[in-house]
Amino acid sequence: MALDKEEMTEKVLAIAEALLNEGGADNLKARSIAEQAGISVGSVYNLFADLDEVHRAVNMRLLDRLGATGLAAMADLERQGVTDVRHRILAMAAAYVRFVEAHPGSWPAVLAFNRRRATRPGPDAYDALLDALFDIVAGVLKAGDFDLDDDRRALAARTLWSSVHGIVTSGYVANSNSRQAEEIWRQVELLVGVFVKGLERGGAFAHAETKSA
Amino acid sequence: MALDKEEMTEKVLAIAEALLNEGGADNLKARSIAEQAGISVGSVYNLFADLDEVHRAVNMRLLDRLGATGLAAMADLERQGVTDVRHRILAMAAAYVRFVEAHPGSWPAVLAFNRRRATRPGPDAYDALLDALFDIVAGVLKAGDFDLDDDRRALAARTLWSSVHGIVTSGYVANSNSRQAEEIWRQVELLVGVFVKGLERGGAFAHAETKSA
DNA sequence: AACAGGAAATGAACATTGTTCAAGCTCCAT
DNA sequence: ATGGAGCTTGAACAATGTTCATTTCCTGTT
Repeated sequence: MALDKEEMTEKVLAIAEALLNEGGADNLKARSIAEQAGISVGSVYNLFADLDEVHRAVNMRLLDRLGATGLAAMADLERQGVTDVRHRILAMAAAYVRFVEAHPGSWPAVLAFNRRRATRPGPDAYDALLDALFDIVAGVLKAGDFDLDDDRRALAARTLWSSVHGIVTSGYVANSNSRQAEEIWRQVELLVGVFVKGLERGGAFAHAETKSA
Repeated sequence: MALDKEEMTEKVLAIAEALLNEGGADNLKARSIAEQAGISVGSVYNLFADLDEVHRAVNMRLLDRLGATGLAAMADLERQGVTDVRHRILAMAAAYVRFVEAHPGSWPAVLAFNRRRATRPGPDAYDALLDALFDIVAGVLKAGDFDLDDDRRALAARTLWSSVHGIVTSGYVANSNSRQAEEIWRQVELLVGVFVKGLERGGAFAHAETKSA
């Protein structure tokens, strides 16, 4: 009746995610995991090389879920026949905001971890998951009647999503009271509105072309 | 000849900043500080309640310097007679980008620390310093011929700056090779261009007014 | 059924860290 | 000179990540 190795890995990840969500990265302790999973400290190190690997695995799952959530939100709008670019981007942003709200402890940990990774070389699965998010946004932009080639659309998607990301993460440094949530949403609406208008006019790239350093 | 208490505090902060910049938050160790400062571990705890306070103090200094850098950049343009809003915002963004580049280790630590603080209650000096940055941006926007009341201008300033922040921090997860730097700058240029155009048209707030949740 | 071999689990042990605090020390006003 | 307030010290403690020799458990073989 003992759990499979794979099942135990799942159990450990679920526990780790809960620990991260409750107390952030500092709360992910080998002994806490072992105790809650009913195994010994050493066994945790049999499943994962170190706690970093546990943290990474939890983050991967979160990013995966976030991507799925975004795709689901897009599919919903598709089914409803909503094609307006502004609406669709706002829906993506809303999905993102909801996701961050739903993971108040672990989402900061995802970001901090991602940043800490900076010294390491080369891209990895982490980047692939983030790129997937950018691709969804780029797909939405493609549906608009903007005059953009693939490169510019990709750039616009990354710019837009990094901006949304900045708004959400800057906003959620404080407690998630409704004032904060309302402020974040107002900023997102302004950003998206301005962005869509700017792209529609077609002149957004005019300066960038002539002034790049 | 022994150092003043204040001088020693300065020395400790300088050492702490160097440690943070070299190895991030994990590299800020009481024993490292003590050793490099030529004092005992206990003495560090006489100057600061704990390492968090050291970290906070370092961050304050960094935010202070960032604000001063931004103001200096604005003063430069003023002296040159540059009034174009787009140029001035780009200059602010450039100052921000340069600052982050100059503190590759400690800037992430500032952000992570700021985020970790999330559970605590109420605002503090930290928020005041961040607000000061927003105010500079709002000041620049005020010079534009946008049709904005104070509230909307403040909202626009926060939105714009959070977006720049998101672009810069998303971009600098990787090593600071020139590809990364170039990408960041293209995104910033696109964002600022789109933003200014969007505000100029005056319609950016039309949707936000009617659709707020 | 008995046994051998290997895989997995164990938890004691080690190294590193933040933090505390009793004991000593310094130095200045009296 | 001396009293004492404050400073400094570094040993000691607790919490933690990580390792590894030992034990336990299972599985296939005879």
